Amino acid sequence: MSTAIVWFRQDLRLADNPALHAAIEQCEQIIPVFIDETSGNSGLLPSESSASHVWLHHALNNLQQRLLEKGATLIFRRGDALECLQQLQQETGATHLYWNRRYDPVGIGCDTAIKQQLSDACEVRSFNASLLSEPWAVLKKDGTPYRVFTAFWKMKRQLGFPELPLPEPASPFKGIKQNPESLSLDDLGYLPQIRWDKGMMEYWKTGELAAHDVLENFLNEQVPDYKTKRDFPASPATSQLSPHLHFGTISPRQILNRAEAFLAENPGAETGVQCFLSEVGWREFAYYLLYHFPATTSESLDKRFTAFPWRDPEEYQTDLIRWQQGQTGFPLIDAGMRQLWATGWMHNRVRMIVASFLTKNLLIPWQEGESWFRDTLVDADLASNTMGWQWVAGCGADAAPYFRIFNPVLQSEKFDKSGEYIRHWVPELRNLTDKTIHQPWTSDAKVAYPTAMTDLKASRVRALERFGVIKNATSPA
DNA sequence: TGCCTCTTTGA
DNA sequence: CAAAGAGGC
Repeated sequence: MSTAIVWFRQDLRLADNPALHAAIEQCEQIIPVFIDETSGNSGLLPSESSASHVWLHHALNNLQQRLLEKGATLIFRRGDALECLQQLQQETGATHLYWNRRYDPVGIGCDTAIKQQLSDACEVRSFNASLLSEPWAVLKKDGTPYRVFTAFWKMKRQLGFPELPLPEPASPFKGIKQNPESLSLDDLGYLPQIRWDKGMMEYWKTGELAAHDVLENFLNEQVPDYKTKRDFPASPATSQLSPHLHFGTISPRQILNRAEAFLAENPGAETGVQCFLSEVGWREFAYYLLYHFPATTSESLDKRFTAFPWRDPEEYQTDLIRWQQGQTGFPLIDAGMRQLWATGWMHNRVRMIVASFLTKNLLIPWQEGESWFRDTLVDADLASNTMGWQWVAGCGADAAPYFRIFNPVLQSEKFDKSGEYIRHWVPELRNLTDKTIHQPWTSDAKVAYPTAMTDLKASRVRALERFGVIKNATSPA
């Protein structure tokens, strides 16, 4: 009797799940398992109070139900993954252990050790479920990894994405035997004790079927005008797929496949579809960079930045808190930070603007911003978050030049001209005029709203001066 | 996927 | 003197 343990991690779906698919094809019994590793190592997942754990809870709940409909019970365990899997294998006499790969340094180390330790007891195999192609498959002619997105994406597309998405497995699974011991989903404790999560989750639909609804709706309603409308934070023009991609309730292969089919039927959507797919490409690039430069989760890729004169923590602490709480006195920044707090998500252009403000106008290290985003985003993703923050700070791959400093007032006037986004998230400003709402200090109206926490002109000059310190330093490693 | 300053242009 | 372009950070 062959029995496969299928270890679910960030691939919480039934369709296009290569590990599950292979297990069903090759084995008579399937034991799906999810392990809460947060108490064991690792820094793999955000802290326990974070927004993305709430999302994870709901995604797991959905997966558990979907598996049950197929006749399989999802087993929950907690602790060190190696110990949990060793024990589960011994309890069940499993002959196979299958999972889909992860690409963060801690995860790779963990998985490598498990493969070594358990290979004597059973057949251990891993698969690619979360990238269009593997990070090690795309290299420059000299064998080193790309550091520039356009060259990377061009080569990656040129090499091709041979695999089509796999279908959902036929129901029911073969020969499920008596279930091993399991914690309940609630035991994992991903929901907070104080239930702040309910308001946030009103903004989201979780689960595999919902992810495909979100994609279909985006393709039909938004993608034709994606390139122009995606920059305006009041417009619902973005895909909203980021948390689904993070937890794998949809795969990039499924997205690519569906987007290409949509394009074939809607040739007019060419520009929008290509622009959207290049955003999927940026996600691939983020995972690629994380794989090839694992130290960048905590250190700047551009080594000149190790000497960058950020402000000291004791000096910037109160400024950091004002930024986190959306009390900077700059309406667009505060709107973004409050949207993040309320919904677990922030529009991408606003992410760039608040990040530029933190790292440049406030001279607070990008790691502080990355850490806050990791705690508060439902789509918190080590790869994308690391790349994004380093890109803005000017210390990463293909980074924005350091002198590219966003002016939150000008960006607000340009991308939220009517003030719709600001009025929604900073309601105390809603009665200001379309002109003064971007800079409340020019209005005569009395509103309870913070004074701008920094002089934009002076802090911009200060940032440019500090850049001079590292500009001529030794070239990047 | 930046912003500022200075200069030129044309009314 | 508004608008547009060039160049620098």
